[in-house]
Amino acid sequence: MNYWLMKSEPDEFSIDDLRQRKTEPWSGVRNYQARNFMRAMRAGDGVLFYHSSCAEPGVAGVASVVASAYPDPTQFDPKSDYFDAKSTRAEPRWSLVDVKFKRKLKRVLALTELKDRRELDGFALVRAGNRLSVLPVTRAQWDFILSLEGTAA
DNA sequence: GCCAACGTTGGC
DNA sequence: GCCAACGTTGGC
Repeated sequence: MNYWLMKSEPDEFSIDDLRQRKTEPWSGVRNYQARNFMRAMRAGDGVLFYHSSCAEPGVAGVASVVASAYPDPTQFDPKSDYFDAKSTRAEPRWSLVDVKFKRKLKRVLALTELKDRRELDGFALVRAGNRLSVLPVTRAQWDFILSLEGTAA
């Protein structure tokens, strides 16, 4: 079992939206590195749900991967913002996984708080200039981050 | 709204 | 295959 972090702008799709929808296809990722991480995901993998580009960026919930990656249908839809004219059904360029709601954290674990923790030195999320929307998390990082939930901010 | 950090594109 | 220009991400 592996662990990941996935970013979403809460104005677009928040942890509360995921709770309502229960599962959601993670469409629209158009970055090769992020795509490759999704292709490496397997059913049951853990996901930290991260709120980005908002008042309080940080980890807001826990989700899990439903099944292995499959082609992102929005790449074939000319009406979609994510349409990719260079992608073919025979050789789809973009993949996605379905993500399932597990729980909302009791409080948002803020990026500023995560940056202060030496335990997370080297974690891609807290490195300067990180723009990846999907990134791997080690078991140790996963355990440490979730252990912060029960502490004061 | 600014800007740093990158990824992508396209001319050569 | 290089690299400048351009676009996007995302924190602040």
